Amino acid sequence: MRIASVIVDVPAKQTDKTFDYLVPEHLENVIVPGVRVNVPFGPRNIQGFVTGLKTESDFKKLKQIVEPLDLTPVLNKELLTLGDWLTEHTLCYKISAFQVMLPAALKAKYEKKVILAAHVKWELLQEETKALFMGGKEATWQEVVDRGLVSMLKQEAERGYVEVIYQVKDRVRKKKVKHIQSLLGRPQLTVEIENLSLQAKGQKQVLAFFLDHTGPVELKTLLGDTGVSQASVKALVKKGILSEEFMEVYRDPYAEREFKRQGPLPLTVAQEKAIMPILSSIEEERHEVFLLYGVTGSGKTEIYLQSIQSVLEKGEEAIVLVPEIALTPQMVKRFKERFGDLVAVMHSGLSAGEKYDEWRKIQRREVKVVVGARSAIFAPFENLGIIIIDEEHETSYKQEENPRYHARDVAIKRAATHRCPVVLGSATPSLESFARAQKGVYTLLNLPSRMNEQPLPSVEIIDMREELREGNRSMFSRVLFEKLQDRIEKGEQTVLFLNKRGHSSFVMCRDCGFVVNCPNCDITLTYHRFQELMKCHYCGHEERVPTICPECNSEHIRYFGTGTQKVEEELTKLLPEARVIRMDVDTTGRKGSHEKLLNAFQEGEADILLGTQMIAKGLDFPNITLVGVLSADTMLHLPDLRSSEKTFQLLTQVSGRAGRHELPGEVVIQTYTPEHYSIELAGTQDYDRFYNQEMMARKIHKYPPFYYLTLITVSHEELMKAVSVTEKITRFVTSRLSQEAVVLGPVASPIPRIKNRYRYQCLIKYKKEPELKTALKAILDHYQQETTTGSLQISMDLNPYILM
DNA sequence: AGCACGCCGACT
DNA sequence: GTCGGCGTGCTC
Repeated sequence: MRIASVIVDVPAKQTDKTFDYLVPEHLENVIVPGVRVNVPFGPRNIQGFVTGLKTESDFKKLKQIVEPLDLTPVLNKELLTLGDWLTEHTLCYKISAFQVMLPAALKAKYEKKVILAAHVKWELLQEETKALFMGGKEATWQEVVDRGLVSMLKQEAERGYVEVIYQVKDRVRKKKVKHIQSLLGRPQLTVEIENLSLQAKGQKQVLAFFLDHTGPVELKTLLGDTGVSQASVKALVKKGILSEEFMEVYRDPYAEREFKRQGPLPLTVAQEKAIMPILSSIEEERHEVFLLYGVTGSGKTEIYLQSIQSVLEKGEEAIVLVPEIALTPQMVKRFKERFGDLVAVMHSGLSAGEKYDEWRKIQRREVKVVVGARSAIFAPFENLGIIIIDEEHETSYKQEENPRYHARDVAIKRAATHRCPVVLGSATPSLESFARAQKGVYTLLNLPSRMNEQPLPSVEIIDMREELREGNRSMFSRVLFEKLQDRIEKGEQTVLFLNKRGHSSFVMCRDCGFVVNCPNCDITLTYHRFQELMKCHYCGHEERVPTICPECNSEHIRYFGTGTQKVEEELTKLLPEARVIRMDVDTTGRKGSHEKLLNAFQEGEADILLGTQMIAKGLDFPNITLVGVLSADTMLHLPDLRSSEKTFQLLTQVSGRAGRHELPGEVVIQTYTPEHYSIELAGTQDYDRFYNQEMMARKIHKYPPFYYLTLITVSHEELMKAVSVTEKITRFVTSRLSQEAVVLGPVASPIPRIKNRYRYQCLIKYKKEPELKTALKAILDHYQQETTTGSLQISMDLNPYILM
């Protein structure tokens, strides 16, 4: 008999290996590597992934696979291997690696139930049992627990009256919709129409409809098109003229929209020069990584589109990664216009079912291009011809939970297997990528100027300290305010940008300086205006806003800081005639509201668009001539090695929103530290100088791209335990690495406590340490017991982006 | 992760 | 003497 190796759905160190199962004979053709199976594991049934088949096992008493969950593998050979690679590179469990590659819908749901045994006599049951099963043959285990019947049911089970079962379920079903089809050909239909009685107008219309339509039609469409009621259709079905059946349909989030097809645009000389190496790499099936470095508006997207075109002509497929916040309808539109139905879109705005449908289109070879956020890098294509990562520098390509992978690394790995190019595009490349391009690891492609030869917008940097000195206490500098007024008069549009929602308000006592903190996490509570509440963004703790300072009893306690809401208030006060659209987490919470707000702005329904991060990307409206950055430096002071880089990128990005069309653009950046190089150089849009300066800083501090980083974070309920474990780890790591490595720690995390757990960390900087991974695994092994049963948690991030 | 097994204290 | 607490170790 055949034996299958299975990775089971239990994310734990002890189960992070394959388990062997017998393959029932009748399933031998279905059970192949990459299919999900339902297997018995201990007393319960769980999901697992078949990774291999064999004829012998070291184990004597093997159990049988209960059932397959797929008829075709959900992971192909390449993805199974990629899973191994992911596990090795991020130190995650194999099951986590597999699950991250699939839509969440394929993750199993488990249900523990009690069922009445067959042929059991109702009279024999205890009263409580009868009550439990009142109205059915089964009950959920939760119900049993709630009624306090656990031990009683155990007795019933021993007597053989009831049985405990474990069910494995998929999260979504394929969506099925009723379709109607004509069973007769056209000539017969014509006859039938004539045979119908004069009263049967509706039926006549339906049949007439089928004269011009062959094949099944969705019932809803049929009713809509003919305007008849369901009764008429039913009658025809009864007569045997039509037939009805349920057929699978895809939930298409873009179904409502029509995309006009658009052919390729002529390339400029610069674009032509940039695309040639990519095309030849595609042609020669050569793996190569390109860094496409071009300012905003220099036409990177057209290069992507034409590269993809040539990939499609070869019969191959393409993955395009776009940062989540840039995955706007505008962006999608460009791809759909060029490639129509060959495009699948994947982003977090879709429901689990919609994501699953998009994924199935890829799996079933119905699409050739996927445009999506980070996780789209795992799209199950078999003949990849190109991978494109737009806005390559975006930190959202790094997943901040297990498996902590970077989409760029996965892209390069996959492209190497498929022998195809990777194109990393950015106006402000990450230092890592640019350094690699300089070293010749990546091929640098330049797009030096904007396509329409529009000059970059003029940028003015305003020193807010100066404003304050001159008595301007408002959040708008005089320059910005004047320009704002000017735009409103002219009927032109302005985008006002506020860094991060995080910068939002906190509550502080103006007498003693007391700030309200979260009782569970060492972090300031954020003030939310909705319900006059203070909230913690880490643990969700909520409390009311104090009216008196708990420290000094002063009544002068109030909120501080500048959230978007507060800016909006001030705007309406200062410019009551201005129509403002606010975009932040509060106003874009609901699905589609993002798009609605942007559309309204595009239609000219507002003068000012006010928002956070999310408006920095992709906005490309002709009427925007002014961009204001209210506080450029809030991000600069975060404890983050990339804070300068991020500030520069963000400011450059935002500035690029102005004057992309005929009207020239202006940018006003307000800051308290105008002398900082990341702000100054963003003002002149001088990436090269910024790069050089920042590289120097990184070299001095031994940061990437000169050194690799690994961050180990240890957390425990008890402070001393967290410290002592981190201490031991630090010492162990130091002993196992070379002299060149720098091991920092133990130090408290920038957020020293989250959800009542103390957090300590150890940061390792190194250039080449072949022993590092072995050492890290040894640590995880050593603390395995304590991490599974105790309160101890150890997280490891190879190449962290957030050092918190 | 669950779950059973097993060894100790507080009760009918 | 039993119920139930959670420490320990296993799951093909």
